[in-house]
Amino acid sequence: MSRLTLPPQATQVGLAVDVAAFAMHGGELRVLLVQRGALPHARDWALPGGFVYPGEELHEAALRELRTETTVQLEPRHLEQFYTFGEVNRDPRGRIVSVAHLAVLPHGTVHVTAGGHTLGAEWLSAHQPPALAFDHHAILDKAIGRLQLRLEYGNLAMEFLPDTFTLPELQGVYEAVLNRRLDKRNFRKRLLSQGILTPSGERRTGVGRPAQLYRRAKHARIAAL
Amino acid sequence: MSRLTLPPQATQVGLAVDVAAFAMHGGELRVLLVQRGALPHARDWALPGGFVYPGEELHEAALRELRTETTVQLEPRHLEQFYTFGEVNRDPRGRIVSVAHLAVLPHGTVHVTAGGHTLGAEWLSAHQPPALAFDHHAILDKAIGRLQLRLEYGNLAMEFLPDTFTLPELQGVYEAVLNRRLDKRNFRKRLLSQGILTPSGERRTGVGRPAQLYRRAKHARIAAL
DNA sequence: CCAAAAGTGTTGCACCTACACCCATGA
DNA sequence: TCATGGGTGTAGGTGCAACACTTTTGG
Repeated sequence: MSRLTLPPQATQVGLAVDVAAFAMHGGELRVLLVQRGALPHARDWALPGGFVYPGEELHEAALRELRTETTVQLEPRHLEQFYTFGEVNRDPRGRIVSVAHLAVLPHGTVHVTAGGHTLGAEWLSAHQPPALAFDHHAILDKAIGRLQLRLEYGNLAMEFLPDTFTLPELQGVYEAVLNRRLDKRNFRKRLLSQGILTPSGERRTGVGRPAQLYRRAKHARIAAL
Repeated sequence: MSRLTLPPQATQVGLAVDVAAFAMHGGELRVLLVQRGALPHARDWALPGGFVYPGEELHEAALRELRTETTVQLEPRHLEQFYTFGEVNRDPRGRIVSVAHLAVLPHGTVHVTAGGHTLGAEWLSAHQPPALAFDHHAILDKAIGRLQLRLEYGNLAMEFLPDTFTLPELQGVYEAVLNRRLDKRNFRKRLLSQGILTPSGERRTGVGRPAQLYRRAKHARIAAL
């Protein structure tokens, strides 16, 4: 295939990724936010993100930002591009187009510390976030919408939990993401009838009757769209 | 808000849009394709698309490409960004990121002629397209998937038809987009029970019993996602 | 034995599928 | 009157929502 050059009318823009990374903490859906260390919007909260390197794929950039802007060690269990924000004036520095990604991290990834050039990184409430820089509020909104879609039509909820988990824990994920209460009996019937859970041993909690532990069945894939 | 400049690490890439524009023709779902007039992929079929102008919004660029690469006069009834294709080597000219859009044009927009720098423009079968340039096959696939989603969970089908239409015509749209036959009685029950159709006068066709005409009800909006 | 959380069934309703015949019109 | 396409109803199955009590464990 011939090597050609970009035609003159090709608009050059800054290409960035932003990542809305979700995890459960304290029975609540949290999103990973960083406190910006540089202008514009210094000291404001923002989604982790930044410019894509030359020769770097979009999803690689998303992973890199997640690992350098914060100190998240674990791999995301799910990473998905969901929308591209390209409004002309969304960034005061010039035309910057951001391909927004949705990530889900398993339980146990709640310890983050500042990395890279950010002042801090924290898991904050996804449903009541603080004020955010740029158009990150719109990005977060759309990310939550996509996440809810993937819960109801995919099997994304298990990615929030460790390898083995109980049904009440799984229900807790659903309730936190959907932001409403669910009926215990109906929830169990629905999940168990899907055949995507395999029982293992028992588990004793501090208090109350012990719950059955499950792991995800061998099949059980996440819906495409 | 302070005016700042792009930081040095900002990768500059070519920003493009591609449009998968659909319409009904000959009882079949068609997609608008252009025959490229320039390298790379000269003479190959491709989705209409091109570079975004500086200061131009993404959806404006999509509309402009639709109107200059081809001679489509009517406004699309629906225009929606659905995915961004940014693989490093998707275009031999360099790093070009394309924000792909889905458009639906009403009946009556089937006359297209070449415009701009293309050799030709035609409505071709969306389900059996010819070989396409670049990664446009993947773009078309994803566009059809999104279109099917919008049919089943939104009310997008009416946008393919003139202001007034019959139920058999509407069913034809569903069948063409979903690429399978539907039961006439079940289809009517479902659509009429949604209350998104308003009857108007009768209509006589050349042959057979005349069909009732409908128009879209005042409410009846398209689902977000 | 008490507190706490896990676990369990039934019923009504809404929706979907499968399926075959009559009706209105123009030629 | 015939060919053509429009229009209609029922019955079975499936999935979802509502709803309250019993079981198992640790303290």
